[in-house]
Amino acid sequence: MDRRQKRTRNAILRAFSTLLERKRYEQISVQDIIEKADVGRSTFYAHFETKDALLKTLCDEVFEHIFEGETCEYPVNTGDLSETLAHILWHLRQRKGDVKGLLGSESGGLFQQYLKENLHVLFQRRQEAFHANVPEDFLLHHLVGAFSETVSWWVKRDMEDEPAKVAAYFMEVVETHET
Amino acid sequence: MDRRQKRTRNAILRAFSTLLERKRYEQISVQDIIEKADVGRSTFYAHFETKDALLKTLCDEVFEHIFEGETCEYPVNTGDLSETLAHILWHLRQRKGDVKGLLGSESGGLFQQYLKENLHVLFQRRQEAFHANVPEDFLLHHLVGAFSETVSWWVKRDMEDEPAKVAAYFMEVVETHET
DNA sequence: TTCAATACCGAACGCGTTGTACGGTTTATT
DNA sequence: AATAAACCGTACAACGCGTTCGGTATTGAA
Repeated sequence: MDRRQKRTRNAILRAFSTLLERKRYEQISVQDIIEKADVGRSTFYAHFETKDALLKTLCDEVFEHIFEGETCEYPVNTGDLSETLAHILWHLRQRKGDVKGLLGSESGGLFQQYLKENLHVLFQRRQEAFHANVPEDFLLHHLVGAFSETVSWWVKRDMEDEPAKVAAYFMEVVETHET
Repeated sequence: MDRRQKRTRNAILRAFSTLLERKRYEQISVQDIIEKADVGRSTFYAHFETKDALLKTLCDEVFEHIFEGETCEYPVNTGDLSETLAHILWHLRQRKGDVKGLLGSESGGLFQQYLKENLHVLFQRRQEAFHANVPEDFLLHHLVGAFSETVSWWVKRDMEDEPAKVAAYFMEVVETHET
């Protein structure tokens, strides 16, 4: 791939990420991005079909390292759900700048949607660990939603608390009782 | 108040509500609304400062009858939380058209935000009913978020299930154990 | 080094949306 | 009947998105 392409693509992503630390997604115009990235307008659109596509790309980039978890020090499939969740939180904090801008955005919808999609498959695998007298899809929806809410609570508190502790809070409040 | 004002104001609200049954909030333009309501553009802005103000007005109208609950058959302050929640769900179903368009909207954010604000005070009063080894504000945030998610799950299923049953699901999954 | 390919530039444009301005018309109220 | 106000609708300014296109600069390969 052309060296220029990488350079430009990266400049755009970084500019977007930087802007995200101060402004919410909706408040950021393409103009803002290309000015920050020092890139021509048409060039932007040569790289990303639309502004939302750029957002999706950034989200993918963030989640890629989190949910694949191949190239990271944390053991993912220990079977310990709490640890896995702490791991996810830890990764999110690495990207604090992005995550805050994305989640805080008035339509934090897109980011949250992607987050939930990923959480969905995670909890689907672990669902047997929970028992409750409710429909399966309700339970799954609840777990996903509850963790997503946990993240947003944490972000609102500037991600100060330790991931492990936050994960523990979640487990505490979500643990179901046998019937 | 002038009869015309009520007429116009109502026409706008109803047009908005009707459009909301088919389109998401962001997809509805002021043009759509005034055409449906048969109202001049400037008239629209004479009644509502902005499009978002219209949304807020509709939300307020929806929530007013739900959380005040003075003029309704259901007893609200029985102390039975489950029944109170079922009552809320019942009211939401009355406004199914609005709620679906509002909640489904890509940035269902605004509606959800208003919903959460109201739930916040509700759960704040009942918080003693729950015990968990977590910070108070985390628990509160969790309860509010979980019920909001319950609503969105329900809406996704077209609000078929009975309110009482949905409320029971929520209680089942949220009930905490003493420590 | 040469040269063709291609990435980049940036201005101009079309389109849609929001919210404002304003002069003229209709309706309510007294 | 007359005054006040609500309404009409067109035109307008401002902004954002995404496209087009002719020209420039860089790259990678021959």
